[in-house]
Amino acid sequence: MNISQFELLCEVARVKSFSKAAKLLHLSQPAVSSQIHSIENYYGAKLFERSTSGVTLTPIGETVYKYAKEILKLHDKLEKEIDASLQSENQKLVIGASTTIGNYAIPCTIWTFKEKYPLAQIKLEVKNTKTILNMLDNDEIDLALLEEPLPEKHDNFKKHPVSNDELLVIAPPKKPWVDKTTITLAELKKAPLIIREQGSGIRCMFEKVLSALNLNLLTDFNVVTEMGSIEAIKSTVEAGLGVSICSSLAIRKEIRSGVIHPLRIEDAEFQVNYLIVYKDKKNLNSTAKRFIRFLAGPGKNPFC
Amino acid sequence: MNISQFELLCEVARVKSFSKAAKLLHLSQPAVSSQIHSIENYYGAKLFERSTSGVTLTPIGETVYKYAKEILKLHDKLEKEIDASLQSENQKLVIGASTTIGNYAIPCTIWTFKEKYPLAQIKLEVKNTKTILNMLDNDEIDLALLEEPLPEKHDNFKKHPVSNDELLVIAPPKKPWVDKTTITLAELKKAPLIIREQGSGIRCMFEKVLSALNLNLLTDFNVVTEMGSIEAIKSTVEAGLGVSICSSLAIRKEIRSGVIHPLRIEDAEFQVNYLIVYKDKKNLNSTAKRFIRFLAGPGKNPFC
DNA sequence: TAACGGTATAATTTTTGGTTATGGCCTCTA
DNA sequence: TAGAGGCCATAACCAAAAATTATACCGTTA
Repeated sequence: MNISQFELLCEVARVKSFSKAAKLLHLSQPAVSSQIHSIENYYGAKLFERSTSGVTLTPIGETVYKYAKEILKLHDKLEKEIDASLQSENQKLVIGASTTIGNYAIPCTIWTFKEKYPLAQIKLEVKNTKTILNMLDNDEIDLALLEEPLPEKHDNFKKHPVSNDELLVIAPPKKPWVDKTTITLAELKKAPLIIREQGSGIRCMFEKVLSALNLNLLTDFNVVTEMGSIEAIKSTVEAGLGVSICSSLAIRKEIRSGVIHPLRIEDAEFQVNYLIVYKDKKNLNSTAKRFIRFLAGPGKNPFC
Repeated sequence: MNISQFELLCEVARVKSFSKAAKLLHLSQPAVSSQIHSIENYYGAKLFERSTSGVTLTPIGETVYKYAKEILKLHDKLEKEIDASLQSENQKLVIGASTTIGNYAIPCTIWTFKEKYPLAQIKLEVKNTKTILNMLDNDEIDLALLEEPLPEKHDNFKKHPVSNDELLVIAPPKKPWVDKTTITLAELKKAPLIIREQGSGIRCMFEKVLSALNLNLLTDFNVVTEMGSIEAIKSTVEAGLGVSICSSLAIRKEIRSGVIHPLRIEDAEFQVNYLIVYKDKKNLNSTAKRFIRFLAGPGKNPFC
């Protein structure tokens, strides 16, 4: 039995479903299924009653759940205590993140992390993907949070998936766009398109998907401007001067307030995978290691 | 982190040595070393100060040790509670053991097990190795405790090493023997030898070692009798009527009281490995699974 | 009865944890 | 102070565990 199995069990017990827990833990459903089986085998007792409408704890399952929560609580306390001991030796962590992640996802994650480890000292660098990779290479940052695919091969870097999101077309809430919720690539080709600069993770990812469809961003599309900032692009789109693409994370507020109209692309998969990237686990300080575990280790998804 | 890592850490902290802990846990020293390393990496902190005269806990190590003990205590309580819930459904365990193990090793092990799981219902069958294997095949017993090598191939059985011991020559505490502590095979060949019956694990193991040296028990040795019981053999040896071989476990009392004189064989390795053998883990009840874990699972050696 | 939501199973790959063999370092002893 | 012995670290290798994808199965529900 290990700590992550206790975490898994608690998550399953909480949401009463293997597949839901799998999603929340960034695992496949069979992984959860087999973990539960192996826990049941370990204790020699059935812990969940399976049915088509989810799963429920058996009486023994309830007992294990109760203790699992207690053990996890204890372990949490242990980690906090270690953290407190280590902070006396000045363990700073410098994280680099791409624009999208750095501006829209990570602030909340760091907040959650600091809630758990109040003494952690974290500095955040937000630059475009390429710059961040250079900084990682030059040891200016400890960890990088970027989107897949990385623009170049970096065999000396370790990568670990952390979360994922969908790329959307964003348009002004006006005439041709406002009454649809999806768009085809053919329509997008004709629209005035604003894109991020070369070196941006989102642009790299977009070009990759296009090239798989034998399309070229600059020749097949009607690119009207390149801009170096998501906020600038959003303002331009809001002003009705064109459409663009960006991660759904980055436009949550604008969608709620209705100033930007999002559209899904019908005929292509625009899934973005977010990665945590680092050079060598051994040379990282404990705050860094804990941060990796916090969001990449099996269990947990603190991208909020 | 998993429960057995906490156990390992506690054992290392207790005995203040990687290699001693390794022996106690039936592991190799590098295994302990690498586990400790991975725990240190997990928490991002050094837990032990290494020196040539053993290891000592660092302050953070002390903290982890304290919590590890608490977590283990909690987990123990959990297992006892599960046990209590399960006993209501009548979980009997029938263990079969070879003569040596059944008479001299297992009683104490069962006692230790019952101390931990007071509600466990265990029945012990003591027969010779061959008979026990038949009983296992016929589902008359759930688990078997035998010595390696098994007399025949049993591909449908799972085996797991549990402990080990040394085969000794036993002689009366008299003239030719009493002033030596070792014996050569050449001397043994000439001595009047009493052996166990065909089908005995000890005899099988002895013959196996001999055949590796191109020797045959019945033609190369002076076998004066075969006997079906260790106690009978011991009495015969005490009476001065010959020498025999048996596991050191079986003659602890006689050695202490001086009625039997043990001799190590100089020119051969007579190591006995004890195994736990079972058919299929899936069909075992929880008491059986827990018993396997109790003595075969990484960590623990309750053969006393 | 077909489609759907949810778990189980199978085949495969990756990761982890174990083993043996070996090396380096400190201490104790002659 | 050289050498032996004890102890931990490292390397190469192997087996077991745990992940993934693909697919089967099985009740509900439309």
